Amino acid sequence: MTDGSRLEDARLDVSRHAARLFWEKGFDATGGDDIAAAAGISTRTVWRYFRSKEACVEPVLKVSELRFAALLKQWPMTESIDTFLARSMTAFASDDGFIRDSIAAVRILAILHREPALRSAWLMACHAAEMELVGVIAGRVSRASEDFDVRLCAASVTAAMRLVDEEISSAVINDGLRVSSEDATARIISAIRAGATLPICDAVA
Amino acid sequence: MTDGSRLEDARLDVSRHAARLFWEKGFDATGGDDIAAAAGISTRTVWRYFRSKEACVEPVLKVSELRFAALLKQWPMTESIDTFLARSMTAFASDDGFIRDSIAAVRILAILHREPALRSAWLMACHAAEMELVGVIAGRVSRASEDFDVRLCAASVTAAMRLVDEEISSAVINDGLRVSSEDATARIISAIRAGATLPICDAVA
DNA sequence: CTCCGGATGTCACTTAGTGACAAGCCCGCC
DNA sequence: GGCGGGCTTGTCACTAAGTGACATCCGGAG
Repeated sequence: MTDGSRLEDARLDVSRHAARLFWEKGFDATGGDDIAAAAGISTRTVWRYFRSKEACVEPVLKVSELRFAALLKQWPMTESIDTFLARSMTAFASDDGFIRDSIAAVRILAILHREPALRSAWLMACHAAEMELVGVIAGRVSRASEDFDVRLCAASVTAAMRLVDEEISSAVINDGLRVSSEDATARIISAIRAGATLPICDAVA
Repeated sequence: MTDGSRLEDARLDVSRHAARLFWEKGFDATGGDDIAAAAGISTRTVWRYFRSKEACVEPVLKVSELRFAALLKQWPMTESIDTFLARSMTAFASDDGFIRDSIAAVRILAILHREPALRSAWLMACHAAEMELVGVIAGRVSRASEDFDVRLCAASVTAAMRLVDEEISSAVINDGLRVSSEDATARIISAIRAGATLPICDAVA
């Protein structure tokens, strides 16, 4: 259940504080010193962990996508995406830490339109997720990870997830709508189906 | 034939110098002062034009993608992408300014793996292109620009073009391969066909 | 010609980000 | 337990990115 190395965990912890501060005070009004103080480390260590201020949010943005990618790695060849996610999403999405990180991520996505720097962090996180998905998809269609069509499918599916994430985040935060977990799952499934450019969504021989 | 406003043109000009310097000396070794000196403007104006050093290359990266999107806007409903690009790409790709900007862009893409900051600029440029494509695709399938499937198709097609661009750039610069204009066009067409999640590639009723 | 608004330069300033070194800490080894 | 070596962190002085304030310049409308 534990995610990455010790260093990654430390980074993620700092990232959570940064995300909260960016949400509460705005990106420009938050300094490296503020992040360091909130995380209980020295400013120097903040800059050791992250190459720039916007990169401070990458781990929180990545982690949800990456955890989802990790879930997809468990997706059996013999099962369609619908049945797989229907049975595994509930347990997955009710993990406590997962929910807290998701909320943090959703809040960042909702202010993307005001903060171009955060958008570039978000796109970098999506790019990392895309790289992970390549492996999943390669396995599912029994092709090499270098295969262009495999990479294209990973990119399209990632783009689909990105759009759903942005849309739901903006709806929930900016428009005050409420989105149930089932609804969100359904939209993700539908988007993945629409975005997949290779036959990965149904059971594979 | 002229592209944007006076301000955008000025930005693009500075951006060309920045791209050249990043290529020649590397991103870290190039300062805002260097860019300003090369472009013949004050450093202050560099920071008025761009919100960060990496954003200095966005215009050169954007312009090729955006010009291609503009070309696609001329794509008649009654024509398939193959015949349209077959007849219009040659003239399009032989424009002198276009070639110079393309070379600059290709060089940036080829060093993406070493320079994470430039990757984020590239992803931002792709995002801008994606926004443009939404309109093109909406027109082609007679649907609203807000339609989720339209936006998804734009995202997938953009992702396809991004992958082709990165692949060709790396092949040409890092591996020293030579890619003919016809070959490049063929790969773009094939990628767009593979990436399109709506029926936009063939003649539309 | 003259007035006006917007774009640019100058310069002092703040904040992001790095280099160098010292101190702390974990961990295997004796 | 004590000892040594690598890896991580803090401190502090520094460089470079990026901003605010104001003077100036330039091009267009009257």
